[in-house]
Amino acid sequence: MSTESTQARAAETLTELILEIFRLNGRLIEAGDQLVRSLGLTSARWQVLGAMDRSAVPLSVASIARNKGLSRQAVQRLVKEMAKDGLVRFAANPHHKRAQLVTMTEAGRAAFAAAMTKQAPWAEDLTRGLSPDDLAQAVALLRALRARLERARDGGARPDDERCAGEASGL
Amino acid sequence: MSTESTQARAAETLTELILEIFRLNGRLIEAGDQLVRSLGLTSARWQVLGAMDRSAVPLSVASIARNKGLSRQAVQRLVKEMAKDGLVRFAANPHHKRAQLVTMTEAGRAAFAAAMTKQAPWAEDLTRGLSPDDLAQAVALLRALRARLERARDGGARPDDERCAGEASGL
DNA sequence: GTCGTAATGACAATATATTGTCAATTTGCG
DNA sequence: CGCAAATTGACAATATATTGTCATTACGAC
Repeated sequence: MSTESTQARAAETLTELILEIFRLNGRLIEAGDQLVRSLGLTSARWQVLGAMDRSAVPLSVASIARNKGLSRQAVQRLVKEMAKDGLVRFAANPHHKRAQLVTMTEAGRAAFAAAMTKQAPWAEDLTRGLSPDDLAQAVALLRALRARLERARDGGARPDDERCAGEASGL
Repeated sequence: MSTESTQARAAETLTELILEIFRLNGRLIEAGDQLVRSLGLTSARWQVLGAMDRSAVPLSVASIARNKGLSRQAVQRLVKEMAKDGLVRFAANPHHKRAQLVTMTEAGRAAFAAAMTKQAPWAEDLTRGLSPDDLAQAVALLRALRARLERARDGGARPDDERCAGEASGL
């Protein structure tokens, strides 16, 4: 064991990290579902509304998917369902006949606002006593890992995150 | 902004962390699926076999679910499917007539071993250049967060992780 | 032993999410 | 302009996962 390389030990720790992410992901979705259930939302719907809320301009389904790292189809399904529930609506896209723009209805904005109101004290509770630096460092590490995974997937065709970042204010 | 409390900033960072976990979770499942597809496995199946591999004794479906933080039903479905594919088999449980024990078949062990062989260089590649301390600290932070979420969910009924840890060598 | 409670797996319903395919549309290059 | 390539949404199939319900089984208090 003491002859093991630093690389190998780091890789083992990565494996632990991966397994922990799987578990935590489940717990977070579960907690989010509970938190916003009474608002007619779910973690997934909330996430989609979050992408729309952050953008200054209406987004297409495909843009939301890219912003959230989900597949186009997953978002499409959620958006159509939320449209049926009156949380979002479609608007014609002057620049793209096929790709309609998704906007929140008044009900959608209200539900999202209520969700964020519920989330704030929940998040403060969860962070209580944790080091802000540790949190920030963890975010940075996870971002770095994801960047590597996406680089590998896309064949090194994306030198940075400009595409997603710029898209929030574009299309 | 400068009047914002440390708590509130930490909570904002936590929100970023949560969103990053959602994304990274998707990328990891995707990468895992690709890695073991040729072995007749998926990320989910791999995860289940991993729980079985780590335990010294055969586990029941419910134990695997607890170990991995999944629902009983998710594991049940995967196990039954893998049984149909000859990767695992059921054995009678002397201590519990209803809860059969799940064991890997020779094919299951071979597939799992092949998966781990593929995973090792992949993980080393992914960790290259990352600080082992950062990785370990991130694991610790995520574990702490999950513990809080589970404490909240279970109503504070579980003072520590003894239940899951002890279960690996029990039932 | 008896009885209430918890654990377990079966079954069903639903939500989430990816993959693959296709046609319509847009875009960019020549 | 013309045409190949990429983007986009629709549709379908499948995988993953939770929730809820139920009958059976195990366990503990008494």
